[in-house]
Amino acid sequence: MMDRTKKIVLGMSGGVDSSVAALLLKEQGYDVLAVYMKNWEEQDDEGVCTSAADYEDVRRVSDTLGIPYYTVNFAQEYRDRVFSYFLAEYSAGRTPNPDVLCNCEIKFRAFLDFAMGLDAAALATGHYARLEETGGQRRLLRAADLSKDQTYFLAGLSQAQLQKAMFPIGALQKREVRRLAEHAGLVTAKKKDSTGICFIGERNFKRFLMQYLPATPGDMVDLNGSVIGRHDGLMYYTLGQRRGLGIGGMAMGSGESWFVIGKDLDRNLLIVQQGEREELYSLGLRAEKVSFVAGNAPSKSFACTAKFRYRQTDQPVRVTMHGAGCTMDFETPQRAVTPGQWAVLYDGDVCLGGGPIDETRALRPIRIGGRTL
RNA sequence: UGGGGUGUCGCCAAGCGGUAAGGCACGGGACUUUGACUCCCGCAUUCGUAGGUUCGAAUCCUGCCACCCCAG
Repeated sequence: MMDRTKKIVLGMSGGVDSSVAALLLKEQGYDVLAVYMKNWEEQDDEGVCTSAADYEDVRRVSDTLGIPYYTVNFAQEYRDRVFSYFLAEYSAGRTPNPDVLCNCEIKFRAFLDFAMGLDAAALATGHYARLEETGGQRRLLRAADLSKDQTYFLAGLSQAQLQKAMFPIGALQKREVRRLAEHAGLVTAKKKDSTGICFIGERNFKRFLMQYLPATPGDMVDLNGSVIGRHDGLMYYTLGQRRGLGIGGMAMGSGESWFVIGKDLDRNLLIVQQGEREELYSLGLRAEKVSFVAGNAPSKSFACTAKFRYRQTDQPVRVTMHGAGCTMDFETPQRAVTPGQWAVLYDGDVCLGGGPIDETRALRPIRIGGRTL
């Protein structure tokens, strides 16, 4: 058992979840130190600095609970370890998931180091996930509230990182979290959940990217190579995307919506298709780097379930290891599996780990102008 | 300047004398610690234009304009 008089550093965002995490830790008798991370220096689209308001909420909740609070700034680390990767991936035509990396590199690395430097026994966060101890090993389990489960974003964490982690609200339902916050008189009780890239927040995504990546407009073409329209730059679109293409009805069309089914970086072409057809689906994928929470793969080849994006229902897959990477074969074809996104593996409620998708095996390969994409 | 055809929301498209379907696009919202997907709501007092017939027209008649096709 952990000594409850010991110090716990809690990452507080100014939202309900971390507020209630603070409440629970405090009630359990821990010596809680609330720390607000400011990892992004700019204002949002409306020119509002939301971090000031969030920090104010951290202050009020901390005061209500009678715990000390501080702020740390990892903006430099965030830019170097997360945002630069984020931009590089988009430039390469992929669609990265910065929040998975943020957990690995910022919250549970830079911030964890900071907490350990303060002699904390553990670093707690308001994530919806559970930890289980089995023979000195820690397992990462889905949250009790499956609709809020955030293990997808935590799948890249190592055993060493999880050994120092605590997720106080992981066993609660979201509604219970709100109820506890309300009963404790926490100002964040009814605060709307925040979304968007963590630390950057909700943005007009295309406009945001345009500030960092130069636009290189080009043609949008269909499977026949016919020009259907113009795109503003390949990095502003992702596989399976519908909105923002601006393609309306056409005399010869089926009346269905158009979707992005591929990118040809060499020729700067965005491949689009009307309706959800086989070209949008894949049978498997390859990931060059996969990490496992346990430290290594359960075996050379194993069956489990996987998610290829947050909040997707688990899909049965067969994983075959190849060195540090693996291939996954899907039981049923999957829609818009996208390079850059993470494939996260589960064995029942246990999150095994995962890695960024590098390549997919198409159900029906796309050929444009004699070239296979 | 002979003949024929067509002009309805940004695009496609119903309507054929009784008071403007639908789809796509777009906008807004919901959902959501990535990007997407999805879902919900909104979106032509007006039918190329000017007159006429009629209780009443986008629908009938006439002129004009535009575009397309066939002949020249």
